[in-house]
Amino acid sequence: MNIQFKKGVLELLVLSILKNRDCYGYELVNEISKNISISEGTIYPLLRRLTKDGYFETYLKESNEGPPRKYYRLTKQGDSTRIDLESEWYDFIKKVNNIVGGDKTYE
Amino acid sequence: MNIQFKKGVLELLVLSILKNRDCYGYELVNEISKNISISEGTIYPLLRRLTKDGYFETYLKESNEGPPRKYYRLTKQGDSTRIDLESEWYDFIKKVNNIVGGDKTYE
DNA sequence: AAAGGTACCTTGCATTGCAAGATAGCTTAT
DNA sequence: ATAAGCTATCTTGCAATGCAAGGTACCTTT
Repeated sequence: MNIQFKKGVLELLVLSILKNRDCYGYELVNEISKNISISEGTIYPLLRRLTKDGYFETYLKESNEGPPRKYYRLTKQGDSTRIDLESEWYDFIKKVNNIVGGDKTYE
Repeated sequence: MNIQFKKGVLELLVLSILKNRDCYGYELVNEISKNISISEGTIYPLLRRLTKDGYFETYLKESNEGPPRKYYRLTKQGDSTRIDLESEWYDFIKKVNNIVGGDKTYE
């Protein structure tokens, strides 16, 4: 898995998942890792940063399977950023694929 | 333009363009910038690194419009890396879009 | 009591893109 | 001729992000 590709995209992934339901950090690691490898050392600082930026609200919830879980809920501001980032992402891959996928301009 | 999205992808873009024809650095900046903003401070170190890694051979050619141009020609090894990187890229965006674009798993 | 899964966290590092600046050739306008 | 502006190369130091490696603590099973 190319690490560099993930730069910035993991933020979009977290926002996208939290759009549908609240999650706790460890859960996000596991969910995302089904598709794209990610480590805890990445996700926790990321969640902290985005919370500080006002994209999430958090709450604790007890668990029978270990220590309490810290859930993240998307704020309006977070969803607004998600929308922007998603459209930037689609725009970006379109432009990349123009060049990579045999845009005749480059032949 | 989200800077982070570009990380690692610019390498693929350069390899993709040079697959079709030899280019000099300044030319690559202009070509890529038609789609994706990129600066000289990015491209020259990148070309140096990829040359050092054996992906390019270089040659100088005089120009009527300024100083001599340093052309980059893709090597076999460079093309092999390009193929790998391209398939990694398509695989990556597929997985990202699964999550971003309403994979019902996350609802 | 030891092992292993769950769940949180931090520190220091590697990588990559950019802004800002330097150098130099060539052309055009003043 | 000289100043401005485009062409073309390059370097330095910085910012951002993901990761490896480590720590803490809860709970269950052996």
